[in-house]
Amino acid sequence: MKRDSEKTRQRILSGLETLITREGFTGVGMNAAAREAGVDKVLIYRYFGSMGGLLEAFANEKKLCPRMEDIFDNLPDDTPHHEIATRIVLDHSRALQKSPLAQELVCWKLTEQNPLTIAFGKSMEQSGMRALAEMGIIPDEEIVTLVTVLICGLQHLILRGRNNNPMMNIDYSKPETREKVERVISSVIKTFFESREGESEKL
Amino acid sequence: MKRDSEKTRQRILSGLETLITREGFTGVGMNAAAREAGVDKVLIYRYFGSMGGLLEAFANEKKLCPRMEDIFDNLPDDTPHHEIATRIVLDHSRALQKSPLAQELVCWKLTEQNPLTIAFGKSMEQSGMRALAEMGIIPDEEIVTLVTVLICGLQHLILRGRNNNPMMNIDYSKPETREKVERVISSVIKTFFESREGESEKL
DNA sequence: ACCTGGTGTCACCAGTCGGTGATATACATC
DNA sequence: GATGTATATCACCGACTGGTGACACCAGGT
Repeated sequence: MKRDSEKTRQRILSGLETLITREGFTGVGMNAAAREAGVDKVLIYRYFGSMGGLLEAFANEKKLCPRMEDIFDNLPDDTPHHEIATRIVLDHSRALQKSPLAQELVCWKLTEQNPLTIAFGKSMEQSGMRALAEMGIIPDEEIVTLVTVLICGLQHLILRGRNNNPMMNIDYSKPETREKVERVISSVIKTFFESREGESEKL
Repeated sequence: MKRDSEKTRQRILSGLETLITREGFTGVGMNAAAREAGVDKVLIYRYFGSMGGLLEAFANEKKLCPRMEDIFDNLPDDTPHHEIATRIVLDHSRALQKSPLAQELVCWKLTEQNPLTIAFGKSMEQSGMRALAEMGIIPDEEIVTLVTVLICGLQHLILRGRNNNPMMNIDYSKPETREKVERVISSVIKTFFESREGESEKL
């Protein structure tokens, strides 16, 4: 093996990535990580100290959160709020849909707390908060709540779709199903916004 | 140990239950199951053949799905449809909230396919379908979709709440947060139903 | 040429895993 | 009491796990 510590570090980290995506988080371990990277496991201890250290480094140096394409760039200023909210929900779910790594991390986070899942959670949280802030009209708690529940719902459907676990016959791995769901999401957000505007007019 | 095969069978099964709820599904294994039940693991092989057989028996003989209290019993016949739909969503989530075992099984199902998770999935699916059927007005796909997404969203929030993983500052383990979310759910379902009624009148 | 420190390789440890064969013990039947 | 059978216990296997110490190698500096 060539003597290049930085390169082996990277080999280990990207080996971990393929390991997580291929075997799932239950398959992650010292020996497996070393095998996957084609490296003696003692090097992992040398460079990262422990499994926790490895996960932490992975969290710091890898892009965990699938980049949401910048949602608001090509939006005219007069875009209705409900349309922005819809975008947030749908873009979030599409980004997750595209990233098997992120999917596995969401799943991991639901079952275990470790440096990686914690960091991943924070990064997701930030991304979400930033999106909400950009929405302009944050202070309405109810709308934030609705958007959050919808995002969670889609996340859950995506995770179920991975192993063909339909829910109420909704198999989110099928594109036509996704389209249908997205239409409903868009519609429900629109009506909810309208109903709230109606109320505020009454006051 | 007393010689009572049926009793040891039950000891093994209920030991598995406490094992799952205490350690999570990642802690489930032959040795652990035997330890937990205070039984030699060879007995597990004798009675259940394999881990798969044990999980299958567990699925058949234990109540996996938290019984939704019969939602529709004390409902007057003229209860608005949107109220019924709301009940379905909220009762489903409250039932899950009460059952740590079911929560773990949902989580397990997202990461692995085995006799137990498969059976659990089917049982959840049936329960959901039955609820929808009772709702009377099934054929509206959009409403079914909305209800499903909302249920998924609440499921996800519940799972996050287990390990204090708030989402957009929504910590579903706090009762007051749950109340707020439930109010929004109820409200959004109501407005969605109303908007659809309005449309059908137009036709 | 010699040392030094960073790097990679190997061998090994104790502990746990899933899984199995042989054997002891209790109980019902004769 | 003797026999047979179902039940439970024990000992063990190979494979794998996380973790560590000893050593070989190869650079650069003196």
